[in-house]
Amino acid sequence: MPELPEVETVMRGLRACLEGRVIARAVANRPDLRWALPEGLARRLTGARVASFRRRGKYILMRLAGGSSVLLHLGMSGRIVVGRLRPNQPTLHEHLVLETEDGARVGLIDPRRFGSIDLVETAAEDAHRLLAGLGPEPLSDAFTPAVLSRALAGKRTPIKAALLDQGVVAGLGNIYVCEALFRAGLSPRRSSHTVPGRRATRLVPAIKATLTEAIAAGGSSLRDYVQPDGELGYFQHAWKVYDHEGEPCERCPGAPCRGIVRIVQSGRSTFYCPRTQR
DNA sequence: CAAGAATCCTGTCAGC
DNA sequence: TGCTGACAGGATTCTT
Repeated sequence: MPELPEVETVMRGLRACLEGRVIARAVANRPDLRWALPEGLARRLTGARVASFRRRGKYILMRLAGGSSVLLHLGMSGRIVVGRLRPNQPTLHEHLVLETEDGARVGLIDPRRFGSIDLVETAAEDAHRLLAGLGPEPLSDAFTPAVLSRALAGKRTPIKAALLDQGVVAGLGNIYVCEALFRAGLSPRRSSHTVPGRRATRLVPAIKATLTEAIAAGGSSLRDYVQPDGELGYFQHAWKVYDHEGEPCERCPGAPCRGIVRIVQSGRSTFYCPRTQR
């Protein structure tokens, strides 16, 4: 589920409850998620002080005082829950639990186990094999129309597929690609090589605005990013095209608009308005 | 070499 | 109600 805005919101929630704290207890409930967990993960976390957090694409990095960092990806179904579990609250699929000295409890739940956890030297974070190939951060100044244009030049794949490629830009997923293309008025079917130039100049601000608004929705609707049930990072979305097949598009009220359609591109659902997205 | 398909898992939901 | 199949927001690995 989580794309950049959700990962950002989860990271802020983790920061609120873990930064500066000492992990008194760590329990790994299975030896692997997508891949084997690092050797001795729970042991290495126990007693460590959490120094800081950062996000890179859809990855969360939790830096420990000793010079190593935990690299976390939530995959498709990863969630973080904080606080004491209610007596009947199921702990099924809770693969990792952290408890701090001051009583906070953080659990990682991931039924599908597409998520991953690794340890990496803090000084070499960006050289990790999972981070080395990532494209620019979409919300940074490094992500410009010129940079995107260069990444798309010569590509024959549909722009939808190119934006899902984490090497082109890091952090977009199926939902926010659909939303950003709608905002930019670009068809998801358009060949990538036709985007550089004027269209990239529209697309980059559309991506930034889409992500920024989603993050703001996450931060503003929660107190310290924690919901009553203890889950971090999920919030009411206001998607304009994603999962709105057959509904009228807000860009063409009263117009001869067939509404939002769903197509399949490289096996994934795409939603768009064929009249306003060209 | 680039692009699309298959794949890893489990949960949910529509349809019969 | 219960079963079955399709599908799900990711990203690597395999195949064409």
